[in-house]
Amino acid sequence: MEQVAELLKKIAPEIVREVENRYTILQNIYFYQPIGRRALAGIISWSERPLRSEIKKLEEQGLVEIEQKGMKVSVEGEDTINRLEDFIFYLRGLSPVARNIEEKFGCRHVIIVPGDSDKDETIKKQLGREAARNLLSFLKNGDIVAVTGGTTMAQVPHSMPPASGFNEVVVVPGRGGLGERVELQSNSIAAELAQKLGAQYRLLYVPDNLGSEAMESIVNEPGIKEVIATIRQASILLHGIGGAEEMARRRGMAEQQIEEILKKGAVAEAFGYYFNSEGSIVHATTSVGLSVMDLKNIRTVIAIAGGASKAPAIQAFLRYHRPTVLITDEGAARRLLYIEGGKRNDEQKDS
Amino acid sequence: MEQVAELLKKIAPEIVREVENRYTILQNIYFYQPIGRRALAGIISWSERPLRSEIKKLEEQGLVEIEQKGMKVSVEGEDTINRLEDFIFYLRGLSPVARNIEEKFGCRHVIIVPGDSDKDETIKKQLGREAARNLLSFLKNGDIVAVTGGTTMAQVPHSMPPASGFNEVVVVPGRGGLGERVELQSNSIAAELAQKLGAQYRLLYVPDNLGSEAMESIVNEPGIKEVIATIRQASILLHGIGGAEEMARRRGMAEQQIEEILKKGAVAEAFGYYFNSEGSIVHATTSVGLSVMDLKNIRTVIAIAGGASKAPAIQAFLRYHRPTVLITDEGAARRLLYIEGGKRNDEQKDS
DNA sequence: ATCATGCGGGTCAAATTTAGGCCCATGATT
DNA sequence: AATCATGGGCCTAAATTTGACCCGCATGAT
Repeated sequence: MEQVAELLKKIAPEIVREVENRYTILQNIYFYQPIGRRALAGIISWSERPLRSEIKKLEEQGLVEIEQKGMKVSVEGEDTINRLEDFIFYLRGLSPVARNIEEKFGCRHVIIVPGDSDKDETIKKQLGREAARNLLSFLKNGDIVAVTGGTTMAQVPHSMPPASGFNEVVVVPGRGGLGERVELQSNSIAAELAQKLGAQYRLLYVPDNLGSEAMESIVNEPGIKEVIATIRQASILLHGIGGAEEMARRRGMAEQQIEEILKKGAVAEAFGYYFNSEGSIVHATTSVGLSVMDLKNIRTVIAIAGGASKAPAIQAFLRYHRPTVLITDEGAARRLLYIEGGKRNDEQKDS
Repeated sequence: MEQVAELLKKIAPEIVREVENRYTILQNIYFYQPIGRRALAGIISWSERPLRSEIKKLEEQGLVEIEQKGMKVSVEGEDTINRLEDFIFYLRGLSPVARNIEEKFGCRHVIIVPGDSDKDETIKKQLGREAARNLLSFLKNGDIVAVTGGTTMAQVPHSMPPASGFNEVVVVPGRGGLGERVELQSNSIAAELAQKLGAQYRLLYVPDNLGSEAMESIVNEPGIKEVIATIRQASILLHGIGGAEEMARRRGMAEQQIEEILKKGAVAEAFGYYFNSEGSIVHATTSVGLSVMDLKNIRTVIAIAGGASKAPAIQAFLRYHRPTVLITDEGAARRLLYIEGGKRNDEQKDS
């Protein structure tokens, strides 16, 4: 497949753009369906007329269905999206990018989704889908799965196909809830995921940043204690890598303190710990549940993060710990290599 | 690769034409190089201006080099042609066509080159190249290779890469020379091929259609006798399938007799025998060298024929004998299935 | 039930791209 | 020395694409 992609780039480079365009259109219709022409044009920043022409072709191919209430992707189109994703991976030359990251960070497996979450909302769904796929491939009955929160992680259960045979699996949040929107909290995600998997779940409602006395008393509650014990035994971790500032703000950290830890060079956060770009811990907050120290005891760690802006956080996290799988997107991957090597700079602006 | 082709046809069907066009252009430049714009436009029946635009793109991709004396294909372009051929095979859906022929005629291996020899001279070169490849893959030292004549067969030695280690191989013509242009005679082809392979060769200069007394006396000449004995021991046969009328005419058969055998339904000829479309012998001429009766004793038979017009001859031959490999082109293959099954009619006119 | 919104589709002129056709200087071949 | 085919330039016409509308109509909210 990679060779075919290279061949096409040589013989007809224009079609590469064409195929990518149609992929983006199809993907966005799928994400927002049913959606109208004008709305879609706004989302992907096209003008209406050309978009219309492209969609007409897609409709003629039976990939898109047009109704009064809007356009949607046909079942054939859905299948085409999936197959296209793999192909575009090679078309954009992401294969060498993935290998590069694997080498530089000693990662076993790097998965890159074409696109950039910062620019295209639908990419997060792709990341979630990849995460779901990977989780399924690693999951065995009896496993304890810990998940973290965030917008990307929230996509994972949505993309998880209903499964069965995982009655003995337990899904837990990695830590206590954050003060964020409920649907992005690890608790919600854990519950949703467990439901999709037909698995059990335990939730942990403990606010972060408690005083040590209050923390101690809550942690010693029998129910809470049991959940925490379960979390500590997690064998699979689905971890959404978070940026330092973003996470600090989400947790309601004082503006002054945020400034302080940023001055210390914090770029990434994980389980209440803040890391600088070297992967060293520069700040720690009180927290219950998993700790970064537990990472090395977890059999399978699936790290997820997308968007060029997340690259520094990814870099920091990878330097601290080598996950089993890194799932990211093109924007983050290219930026990551850029800030890491400085050498292989092949960023591309428009997509 | 086949799946990628199907995918591309779905998402961007226009690219099929585009890729095929550029392939044809590249192939024809390669065949006639160095050649000018206008001449090339005449050959492939394009108007000059669009051809110019396409070639400009090919040049920008570094596939074509333009000099004062004409255009030629770069080394990279040459490589691209080869890789494109395989890809276009799937792009045109020739994979199922080949399988179909294999099934219907019980052929072990069918190779189809995209294009139609009737319309495009360069296709014969492709056929020759495939024949050369196949011959090499079957050839072992000690083999006796018999070849027949014709325009397609004449391309085989030209496309044969210089080889060595075949000192013990002997190349012979399948039969005595025909009264045709010397470079298309089996004798010439056998000699050229032997030279390319670094092999030995024996030639046989005996006119066809001799009276029986004359024939007998010539055949008993010691030198001739030895060559004929060698031919009879051939282990590999490269056979260009011939149409009945064409071959009869090439041999200088009387116009009246030609009409007669055609009335008997003759559509194909091989080694002096004429077959109807059922594969039955309807006429036989005196001839020295191989006979159709010897076919079954030959280990490897590579049959070659291209062009939609050859389809009836191919059909007749395949019904008489199942060659090890059939090498043909798209035009012949599709027509063959059309006249055979009547069902799977997916002919296409323009290419 | 009514209304407003967003939908697909139609239309038409402007802008851009592509095609046609010709000439020209040049370098190779005869 | 002369002829020929070559690539490149150029300009006009044609075709296509783009931009900017408007319209009737379902649908969902009021």
